[in-house]
Amino acid sequence: MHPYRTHTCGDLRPEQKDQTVRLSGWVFRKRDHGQLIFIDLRDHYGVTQVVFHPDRPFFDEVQKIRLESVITVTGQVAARSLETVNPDLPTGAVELVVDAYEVISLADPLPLHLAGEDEGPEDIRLKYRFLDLRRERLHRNLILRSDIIASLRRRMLEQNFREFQTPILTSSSPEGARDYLVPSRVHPGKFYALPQAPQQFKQLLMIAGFDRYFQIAPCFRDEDARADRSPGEFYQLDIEMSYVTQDDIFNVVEQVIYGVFKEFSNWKLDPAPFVRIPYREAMEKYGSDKPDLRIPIEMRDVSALFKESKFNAFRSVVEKGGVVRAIPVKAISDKPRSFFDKLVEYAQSIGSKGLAYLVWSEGAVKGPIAKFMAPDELARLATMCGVGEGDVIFFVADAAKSANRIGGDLRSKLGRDLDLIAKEVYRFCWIVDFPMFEFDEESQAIIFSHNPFSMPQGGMQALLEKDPLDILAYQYDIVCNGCELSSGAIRNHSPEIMYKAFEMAGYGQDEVDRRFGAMINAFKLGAPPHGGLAPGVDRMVMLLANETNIREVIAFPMNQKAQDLMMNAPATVTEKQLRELHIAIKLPPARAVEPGTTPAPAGG
RNA sequence: GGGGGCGUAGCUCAAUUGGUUAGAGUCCCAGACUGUCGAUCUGGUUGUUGCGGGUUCGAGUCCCGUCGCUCCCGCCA
Repeated sequence: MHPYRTHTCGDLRPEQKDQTVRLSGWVFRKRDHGQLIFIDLRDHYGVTQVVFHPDRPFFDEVQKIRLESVITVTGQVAARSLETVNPDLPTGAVELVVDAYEVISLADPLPLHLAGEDEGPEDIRLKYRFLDLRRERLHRNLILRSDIIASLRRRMLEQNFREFQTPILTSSSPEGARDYLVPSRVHPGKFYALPQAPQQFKQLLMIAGFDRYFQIAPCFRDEDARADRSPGEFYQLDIEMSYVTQDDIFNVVEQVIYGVFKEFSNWKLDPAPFVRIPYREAMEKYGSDKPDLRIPIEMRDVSALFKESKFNAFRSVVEKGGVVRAIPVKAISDKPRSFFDKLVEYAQSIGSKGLAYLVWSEGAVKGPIAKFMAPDELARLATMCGVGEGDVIFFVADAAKSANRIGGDLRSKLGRDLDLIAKEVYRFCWIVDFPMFEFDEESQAIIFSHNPFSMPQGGMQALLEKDPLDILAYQYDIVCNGCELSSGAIRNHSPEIMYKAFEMAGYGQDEVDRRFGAMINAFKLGAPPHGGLAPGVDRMVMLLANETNIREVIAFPMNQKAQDLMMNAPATVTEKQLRELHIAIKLPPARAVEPGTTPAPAGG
């Protein structure tokens, strides 16, 4: 007999009745009746009830065994009597009556509860991640992750993509996020950088003629975390294709994404092709370039109407170049005054100067600004926003950027608070036609608004003839339920257009050569038109696992401050290591006052 | 770097307008119990209320500072 097991804890059924079998696993739950002990034995595959009778020599030992200890038990499979069958367990029709018992590994009292719903504090969960991962939910999430990645690989290979590995130790990229740096022992004072993404390598693979590339690629960025953004490192399904248009890329990606979401979820799903929303329209309607289409609220631009109105507060905003956005919401006119007051307060807390609203109620239009509005203006608003009896319109007036941000935030909040978010559905869209450049208020200069390697729509002619701020790029995002899955672009494969685009963003030719030499050189030696994108694997798994925090789908995540509390990273290293790397540490000034050193006040 | 929330037993949480000895469940320890499946029952241990200071006759509660975790803004080509 195998020393550890003949079956797993998920295997046994009435068919194995009377067989002698062996199981190994963790003591999940224990029910001690004094003259009879039940243990729910758990492994990766399931849970099986094992029964201990008091005539066995190890009975006292079993009474003392602590939860999560690892044991091996051998005995006969018995069918449970009808009243004692547990319908909640797949193995619930049988139990194992133990004749031989061996303790493999004793567990100390646990720092976390594993049975039950309580999760415990985040730092303890992370420090004891291997325990946390024993829980069913996390265990299931990581299995799902593995299955999703296998499916992604299969779907990519089926579409004639090949998987490539690209360097992890590479050079620091001049644009974008902060790099993680790795000092070179052989080259004093020089550093490798971990790749923020394999962007340049995948383009070079296209230039090398491989036509269709993908990689489940690790990416490293030294930026702060969010609930949907793991600090330090994450994975992308990195994709690049040659001789393609934007539509070709959408087509491929829609098949893969739709297929994977269909395979791993029974939620409703937008069919391909996914709706395409120009960036400017998304900002106007949803106040976001990653709109959550599950929320049935669309903003309207009503600047023109208020420009002519008698309502000074809004008219002056529009006259100064600002905008007025209307947020129509159906059937909430009966909400109490406090609802509106709280929303106004919330709007102010996120930086709005105020929050006006109109209420269509009992055949009249009410609300703080109703008295400033002419009847025909109210009628036109109702038509433009599609509102009627019982509906409400909120208004945000501000500079376009702020109005979009505040309006978008309010739209989401209204969706959440009013429970308007469609349930059990994945809503996808492409955001297309991102601007190539934007005006940076801080530096008072034109900068790339996204990836500098994107092809401007209209090519060289557009760069030469159009207002830079009106030039669009073949740059797109794919968004699901308000979560940005991926950015991508048709790349700029022409050195001339590239130099010109960089020039417009304030970079000279020599600077481009210095920073992107490998790419430019490659473009000068025969480059196919190409493009791609890179959906975030962690985010896809997060959506499919229906988790709101990305840590729940990563085996060993770092905390918000990019520390691994289990492995104690980052950590100091030895003097010897530093010497070999030619590194001297220069710490920031220590914090001023130690606790307890403050002079006590005199008297008493 | 900035803003919000949280911090009470190993874990989950309670503690009235500031009021006397900070409680409950769970875990742990001891005992009882032959059909449970979150077993049950009896008893017991467990606290620098994150830390430091202040106000007060009196602080878990109020104030200031600080630390930790988290969410958000900045940031993420």
